[in-house]
Amino acid sequence: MSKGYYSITTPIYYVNAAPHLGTAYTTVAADTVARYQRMNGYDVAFVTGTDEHGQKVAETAEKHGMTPQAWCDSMVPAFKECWDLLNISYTDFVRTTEPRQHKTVQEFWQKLYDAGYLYKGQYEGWYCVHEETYYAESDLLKNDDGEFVCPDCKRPVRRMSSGEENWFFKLSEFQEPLLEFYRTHPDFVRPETRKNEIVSFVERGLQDLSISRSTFDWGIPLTFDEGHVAYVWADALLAYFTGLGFGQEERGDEFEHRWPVQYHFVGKDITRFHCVIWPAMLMAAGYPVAQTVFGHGFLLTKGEKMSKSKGNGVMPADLVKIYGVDAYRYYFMSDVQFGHDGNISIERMTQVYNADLANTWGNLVSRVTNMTKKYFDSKVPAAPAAAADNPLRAISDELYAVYDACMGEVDFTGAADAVQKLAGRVNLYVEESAPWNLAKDPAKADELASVIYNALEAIRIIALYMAPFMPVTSAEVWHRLSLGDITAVDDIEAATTWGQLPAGNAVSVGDPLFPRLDVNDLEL
RNA sequence: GGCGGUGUAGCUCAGUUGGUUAGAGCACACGGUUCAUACCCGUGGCGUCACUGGUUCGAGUCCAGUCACCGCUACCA
Repeated sequence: MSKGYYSITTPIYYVNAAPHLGTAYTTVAADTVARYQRMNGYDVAFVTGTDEHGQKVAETAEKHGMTPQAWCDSMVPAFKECWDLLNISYTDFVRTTEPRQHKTVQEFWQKLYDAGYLYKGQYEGWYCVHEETYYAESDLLKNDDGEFVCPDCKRPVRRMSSGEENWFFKLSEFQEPLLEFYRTHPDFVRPETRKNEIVSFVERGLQDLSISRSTFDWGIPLTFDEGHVAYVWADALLAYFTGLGFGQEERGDEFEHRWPVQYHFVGKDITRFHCVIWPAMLMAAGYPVAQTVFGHGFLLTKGEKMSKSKGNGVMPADLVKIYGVDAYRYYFMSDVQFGHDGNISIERMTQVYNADLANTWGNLVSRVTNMTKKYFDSKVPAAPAAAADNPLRAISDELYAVYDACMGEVDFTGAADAVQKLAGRVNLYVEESAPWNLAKDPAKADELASVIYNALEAIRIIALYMAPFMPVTSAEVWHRLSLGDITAVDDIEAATTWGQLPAGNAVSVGDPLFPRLDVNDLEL
């Protein structure tokens, strides 16, 4: 009963730097979407991977006395381990050094070569003779005559070519098509502010782009000129194709179904590659363009607050050790508006952990399961005879629409908020109903049963909505209610319809899901 | 320099097409409750909505200008 295909990607991370909070953030966000859309009935592909070519990698490998391939092989496990630790449910991990990626890249660029989109030329840039360096135009200063001058020595720079022959992609031909595309696909670049940047960038005019290098050989050789390897972006972007099955016979026509993707998640620093170069490449090759490139913000740490001992270098694993995976995921997804830069800190993370998870959600499960044990011998009591109105059901009935809309727009904060509101309302409901008083009066046994049933049912539903954020905890809650495997749910709308918790199910109490933390006791 | 964005309670932020006493969560104070992870519930204070001027019967919400911070302005990713 699949609703269709849904594809999402993280960037193909540069292999030289081990995964940090930023890369983990993008990846967790993509995973949250992937998990949700699976529960929502889609056949989801979720592609991540590592970008392993380029001069820097070759140089770093040499420094370590290793071959580039051996160096990459030694770095990749750090990524896979980190994603395993964070419960990332990717469907394909593409290494750009894999043979299948070579095939994709070679086939793609051969196609553009055949179509006449490539030519051989030399890169031109602003060169300072004195400093013997090229400078990006944005780094240059201007003198009183309006001439560009070197930012270091203040001497005028001149337009020079590199002397290196490169293959160029005729990106300049795509200025108008791209602008037209942005106009007709207003959701292609999000959030809005990124779109403004991209549009104004393209409006200023596009230069052709060199897509090959011949001064080093750690890359994928181009079929039409063996002395050239693909430039990193001409390689890495195509890993999305590879991850979706492109050119892999054993995967049948999977690629045709899975491309174009619903979302490319990228940091705001690389939106331009994804919003200008990548769609131009696709247009040239005759492929449809991705639906949305979402350039999210950066995580900001004030001073040393987040820091391990001295300065920087807090790694995902450090935080997971303290808070657990689920709280880690929940914090970054719920407390940072996706698309905005977000301040993060240990203090704040602890606050959110205690308030939302320990006090509200964890404690709710705890108090209700405890009462079930105490008053109903650890079994789900009978549901209210007449599906009587109760305030929880009213909220629950509205929740899917709200939640789904938020998730569709990747508004994680909004989605988490909506669920949290229900959890808060259940706490209030328990308070209002005061089961501990009802239990003292045998005449109110039915009422007591209704209250506990409703609270348990709400917990069942909350666990479903929390599952994309906190898969482990939600699975645990379902276990405590003797329900099935929550990850097998593939129609969350139906599954969250009120009243499905079977009476008589065994209910177990278990340990607190989120033991309270004192920020002063934390060691980082 | 050019283009774009942001500036609202201690903190993180919401505030639709301008309309009664400016909101939420957290934090804080006080009170209540006891099923629960010192939890939950209730009450409360707090804001010259960056600044100045303008349009309007009326502006956080529109216009102009000022200040502060930030992003983009292509081949390291």
